[in-house]
Amino acid sequence: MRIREAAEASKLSIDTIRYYEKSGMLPKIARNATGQREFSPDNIEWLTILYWLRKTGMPMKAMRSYAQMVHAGDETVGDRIALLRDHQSRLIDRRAELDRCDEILRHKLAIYDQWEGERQS
Amino acid sequence: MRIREAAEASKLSIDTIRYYEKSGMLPKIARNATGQREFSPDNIEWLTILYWLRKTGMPMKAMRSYAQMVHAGDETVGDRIALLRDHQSRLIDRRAELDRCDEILRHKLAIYDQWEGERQS
DNA sequence: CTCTTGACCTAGAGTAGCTCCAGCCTGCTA
DNA sequence: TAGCAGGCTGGAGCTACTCTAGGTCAAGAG
Repeated sequence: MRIREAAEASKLSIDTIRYYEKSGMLPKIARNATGQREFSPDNIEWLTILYWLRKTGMPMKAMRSYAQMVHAGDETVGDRIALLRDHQSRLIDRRAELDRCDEILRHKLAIYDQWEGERQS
Repeated sequence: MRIREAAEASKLSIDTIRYYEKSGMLPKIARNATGQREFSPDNIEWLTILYWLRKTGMPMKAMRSYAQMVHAGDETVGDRIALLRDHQSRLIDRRAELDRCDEILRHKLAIYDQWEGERQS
């Protein structure tokens, strides 16, 4: 699978995939005879995970550690679990932030709507 | 109220407040005799709103338009409502993303936990 | 009355995480 | 054999901060 398809499958952009490779967040990606990247199904799964971790705010630094742990082998599984659990708890915080913002927006909008109503009456 | 207190009250950092002022996202902030910023309660409210909008992903560009509309006066209220409603719907998307990520993490963790269990038995 | 401390100021450099672009190579199709 | 699509690299540009250097000012200590 070449980079365009990999991008579509993972939802990352082509540029971002190349950037992630440069930044050491991907395992070694195979190249064909003309130097083009060839992505395996495993590669795609990895890209997809990175897509969701970044999208929900995991810093690249953490993703890099995670990548290195996966590379290092089985004895890092405990740490990997810790890292993912940590991110999971971050998700809960983010959700609370969204709720808080929604509350503020509702409040603001209620005021504006009332204002609009008065202007038009 | 000076910048330190304003930062604490709004949860923005001191640097970010100065940066927002430079970038035209704040109304004119008063200065005292020695050139220090003096924040009014209204200023603090505005900073707090900006904090939540940014925290939940509104781009600076949109925040700048919003600031300009507030500055422009009452006839922009309709557009301001539209902008906030738009952001509100973005919040819903973000929540869906968090849920999707949580799902993926649960899946990954289930696999890892099982793996750990096997290694230890 | 000078000295230190601390809060503030500005301009500008540095950072994270992309995103875009120029210039080049390759393979397929007409 | 020319043109076009798709890939490659290195590097510039962008957003939204964050930090640093170098300076001002006010208040309290010695």
